[in-house]
Amino acid sequence: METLRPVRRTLLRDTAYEAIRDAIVRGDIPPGASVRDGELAERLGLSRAPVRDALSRLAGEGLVESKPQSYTRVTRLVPRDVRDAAAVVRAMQELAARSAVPHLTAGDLAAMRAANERLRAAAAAGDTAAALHADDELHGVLVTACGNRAVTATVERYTPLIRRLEWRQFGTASAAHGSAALHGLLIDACAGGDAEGASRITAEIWRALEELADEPGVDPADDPAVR
Amino acid sequence: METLRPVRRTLLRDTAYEAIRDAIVRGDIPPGASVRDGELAERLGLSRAPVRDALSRLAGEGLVESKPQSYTRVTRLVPRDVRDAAAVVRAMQELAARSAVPHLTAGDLAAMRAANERLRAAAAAGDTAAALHADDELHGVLVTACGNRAVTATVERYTPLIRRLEWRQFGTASAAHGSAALHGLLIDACAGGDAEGASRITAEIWRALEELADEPGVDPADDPAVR
DNA sequence: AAGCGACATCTAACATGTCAGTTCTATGGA
DNA sequence: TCCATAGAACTGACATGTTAGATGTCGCTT
Repeated sequence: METLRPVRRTLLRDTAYEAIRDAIVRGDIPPGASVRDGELAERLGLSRAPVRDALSRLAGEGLVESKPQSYTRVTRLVPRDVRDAAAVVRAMQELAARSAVPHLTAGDLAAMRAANERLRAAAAAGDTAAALHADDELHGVLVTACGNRAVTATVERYTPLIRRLEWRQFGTASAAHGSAALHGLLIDACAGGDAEGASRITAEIWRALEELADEPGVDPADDPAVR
Repeated sequence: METLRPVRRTLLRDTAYEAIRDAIVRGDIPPGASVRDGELAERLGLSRAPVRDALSRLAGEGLVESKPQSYTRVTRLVPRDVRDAAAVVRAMQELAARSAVPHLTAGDLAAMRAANERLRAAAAAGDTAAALHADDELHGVLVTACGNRAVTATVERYTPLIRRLEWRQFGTASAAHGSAALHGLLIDACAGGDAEGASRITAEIWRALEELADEPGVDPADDPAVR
């Protein structure tokens, strides 16, 4: 008899959250666009309650902003906000690397190598989605291994804001950030038990991202035709 | 004619959030107690909607936990969780100190000195509430000055979990953590423009807190009489 | 007596209705 | 033509009703 996993118990609000978040990160709902709970509810085929839950979560992550009683809309890509989020994520990744390295298993290292391989392949193929996903998985190994749920939650909270920028700059972004070489160094440091080194390399990887936010053309008033 | 500030426009969900959070931090609603949205709504004199908003925020901060369709209750004081939160807050405070110091104004420094004075006085008088408040204000100067809203949000998100522990240990906590001397050193470093030093001292202050979480007697099955 | 299953009861998730604050728009006056 | 203003229209905040899932209890079966 096969092993039985508990069935996935999904809440509508979580499903709605993921759907809306991904649409925003991918740019399907452009920066500045106004989002009405009623409209989204109808499009997703559910009621306003779970949609509002999802929107308030997104507001906490900086992907949407709302003024009481008047509007809720997708935030614009303000370089400063992205840089701020990246600084927080970087601090978390540093912390995770430092505290995870001493406890890494062989399986963890293998997972990191595999993810780096996928990252390299995806970058070569120009597959942005796959590249970002592989990158998430690579760093996710350390974040998970450090076992600090507050770190995990904080990383997950602010990563989408950054991914949205990378998604917009795809070509350049996945190339610049994807630098598999740096990730290779990171894995070596982890394998060698060098927590301090791993933390330093992690910082370097994410600092590049903070600079990405300052590149020209990031916020050319965004999409003026917001609809 | 006096300057007119906009009237505070308060949302019920925020009011509810603050009320419930403070009740939990102070221990008025003990760890492990179950909270029913309907009951809270009645006690606060409003409907379930804003209460549920508040509870979902509190769940994100680790002060309550809920299992779908069954219960929502105040989390127990698990040392590990507190330590995890403290590690995150520490990382944020370090980051804030490092990036705020170069931009501190004379007013900022004065505010820090004043807060430290209040902290010293409150600790001497054994006034836990005032001491924790002064401590918040002191560090809050740096957090605000660094201008990174993600940092601010993250600090505010995880501080209550820590405060709850301090509140429980009042005597010892405010004495151990209150150490006005360290805070004095921090202020000196800030005044001298020593960002690295300020960051290091900040780390030291918060590391003491992480250790506080490991002291014996923190989680003696908590309050077994939960009602 | 032990184990199983039907059922009663409870809670939170979701749906829907209402109300008030905000913003847009059209109109009239300077 | 521009601005002020009234009010219409819109939107989100809050209230309340409904439903599905969870848990505990009790009686039946063996």
